[in-house]
Amino acid sequence: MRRTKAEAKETRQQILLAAEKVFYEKGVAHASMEDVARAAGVTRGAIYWHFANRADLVLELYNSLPMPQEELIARELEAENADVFGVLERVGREWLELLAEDEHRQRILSILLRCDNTGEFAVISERQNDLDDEHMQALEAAFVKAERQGKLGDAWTPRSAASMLRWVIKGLCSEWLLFGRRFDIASEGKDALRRLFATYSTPTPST
Amino acid sequence: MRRTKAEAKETRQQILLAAEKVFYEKGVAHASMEDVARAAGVTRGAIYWHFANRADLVLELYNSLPMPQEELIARELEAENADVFGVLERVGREWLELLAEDEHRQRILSILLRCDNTGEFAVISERQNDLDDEHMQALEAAFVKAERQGKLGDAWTPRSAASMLRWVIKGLCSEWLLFGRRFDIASEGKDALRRLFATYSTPTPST
DNA sequence: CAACATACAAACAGGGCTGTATGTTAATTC
DNA sequence: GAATTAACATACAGCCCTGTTTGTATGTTG
Repeated sequence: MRRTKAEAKETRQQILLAAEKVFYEKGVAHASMEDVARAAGVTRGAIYWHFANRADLVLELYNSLPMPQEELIARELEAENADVFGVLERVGREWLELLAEDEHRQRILSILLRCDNTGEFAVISERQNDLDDEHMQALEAAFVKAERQGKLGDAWTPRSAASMLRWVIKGLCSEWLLFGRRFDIASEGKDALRRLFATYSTPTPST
Repeated sequence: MRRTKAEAKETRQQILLAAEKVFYEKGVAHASMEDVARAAGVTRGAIYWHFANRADLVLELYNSLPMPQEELIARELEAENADVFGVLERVGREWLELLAEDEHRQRILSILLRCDNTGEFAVISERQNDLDDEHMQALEAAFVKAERQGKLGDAWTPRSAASMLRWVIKGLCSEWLLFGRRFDIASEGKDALRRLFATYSTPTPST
């Protein structure tokens, strides 16, 4: 039964797709590996060949998501007089549009949002937190640059501005994903980002 | 071995305390009822007498949290020319201070944030979502009032303002709880709320 | 002070599910 | 083209844990 390398990659992909489907429908904790195997048209043997265990499978599910080109964005922000707010707002909008278009991303992020984060799954949360930390540092650096350019309202610090931006995006995504996607996240998000970035640049709050 | 009613209530409380401790340390999914029983100094029999199952135990843990007096707040907002922003900002601040002071609340909310939300635990999420919905409606109503008073900047809608407020508070709490409580949530929260409410009242974004 | 209900402890039943070890076949490799 | 090994299927070992049932002693009630 030995398959060719290409075929093996394909069954691996089938397993990932099946895991996405099954975990999304039944939840990571309540779906057995057998469930996933059946959905993928293989046996548990195949799964354990390609993945170490359930946590690893979920992690690879997460890793299967193509991430936005962060270096490209970083380079855009490097220019001395870059339009920081403009770039950040566009990047945020693009992220939301990416999520809105990609059902795999929606399902996988839903799975991650709903699943347990303790014990063997801690590695997954840690990975997410690491990425989060990186994003946060990059964001903060960007707002520092905006501050030096005199564009950041004096009510804000780079850190507070970065935090709020992330809270808004996270809140938007969580609400949308966990609540049955009952609104247009792309357009609502666009509005929210517009409002938020408008407040960043207001020179002094009129209070 | 029949205990008096008061004693029974006390063992119930002991079980809740033990569950809080054990679930917080090992995670809801990875702690057995036996673990909780041992920590409480009883047998599983006692737990199953007081609670239907694990999900019910977690739910009661959640219900054991005293919630802020919502009616009192609502009444405060009813006054024709109530200072909506002032009240909301204070309420938000008070909520964060309550969380900062109450370790039980911290642990229980951490447990809820980290635990699985599917299957038998869906009832818990639903309960949280129901409360969330109520809060959202109340918040939106409050911002509607502010809008009628002409106090809401014209970049905002009541809904968008309410959403952002909730995202900020949720983001703040999640980050603090899931990340080892590494900052002063009361003071950081106070600042964040101040900045946020300042932006609500800016008449027109200077863009 | 019966009679009944309560508050548990202790014993019971049983059940998928995980990880591994082994088997098998067909690609590769040399 | 023989040997090796990749890519699985199948079989195995093992287990902790959940929910329920039974037992029982003690409050509680009339």
